Amino acid sequence: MTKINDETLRTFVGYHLKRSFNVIQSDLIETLRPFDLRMLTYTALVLIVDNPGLNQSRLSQIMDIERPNLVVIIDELEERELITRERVPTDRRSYALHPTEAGRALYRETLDAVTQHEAKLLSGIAPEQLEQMIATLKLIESAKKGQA
Amino acid sequence: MTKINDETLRTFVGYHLKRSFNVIQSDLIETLRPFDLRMLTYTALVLIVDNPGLNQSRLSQIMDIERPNLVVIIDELEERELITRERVPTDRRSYALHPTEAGRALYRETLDAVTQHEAKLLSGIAPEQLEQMIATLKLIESAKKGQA
DNA sequence: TAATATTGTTATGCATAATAACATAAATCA
DNA sequence: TGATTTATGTTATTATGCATAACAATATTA
Repeated sequence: MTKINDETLRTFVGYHLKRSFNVIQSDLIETLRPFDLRMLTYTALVLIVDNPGLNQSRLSQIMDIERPNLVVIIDELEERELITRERVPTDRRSYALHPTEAGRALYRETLDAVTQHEAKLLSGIAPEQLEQMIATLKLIESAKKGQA
Repeated sequence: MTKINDETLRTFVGYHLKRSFNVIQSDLIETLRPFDLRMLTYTALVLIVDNPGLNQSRLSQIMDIERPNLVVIIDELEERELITRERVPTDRRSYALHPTEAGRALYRETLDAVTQHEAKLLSGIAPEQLEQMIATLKLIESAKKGQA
């Protein structure tokens, strides 16, 4: 079993980001499976619980996805009666998204599970080291359109 | 334009990883577009140039994708005459993957472009800070099956 | 009022990723 | 040796993530 050389790719920050994200993502998918939630439906649920009344346009912006892609996600959450779409009287184009009581309950359950799974996965890494990494990740995140 | 609260998601390392990776990935896609390469075809090309003679099974392992998904990638690289599939005499099930001269030339061109684009994107971040982040990312990457 | 912009939606396509099933070939084992 | 098991590459299929074009309904603006 010859060892593969990926030193060239290792010079790219993006390569490290992708590989480490894959690890966390796999863990997250497994964590969410018992709740029958995908990554994006989970993300949407959390944001709706934390920002009741927001509309799909705003939600797609914060989630960094296109509005058409959000529609099916919202459809699914609504069909499962985890959220509601309510017409906004002052702007009849948009829907205000609100969690149902079931949605809030699932939010609490999954938040616990996801928090614990990630903590376990990262238990070998010092919290200060993770904090420092997050600070750097925030810089990358804001590096898109801003600067020269 | 109300500000959205994503503090709950911000408690997850994975959320930060995904958002920052999105930024780098968008940049990479744009960088590779002129060369008519996607992320995965690019990754495969680099690994084949750096590891001439490896087979698809090994390549799919290092790339963390399933073998069936690699087939189309290799097909594309072969059709564009950037690599060759050669029967291995000692194991007639597998193919040894080798870059062509055109493949090596494209490798050099794209390596330059990708390196420069990433450097520019991350130019606002101190190199030591990036190094430290990469060290942490490596820990996450190896956190999958190994430990308790 | 007329032109323009926004919201949600449908349809469509591409890229990434996982699984099942298979033919061919190699390795194991009994 | 022959029978069983395993490995490699492949086809087919599906799910998921993500982007764009086009549109109806509604709001905004000029």
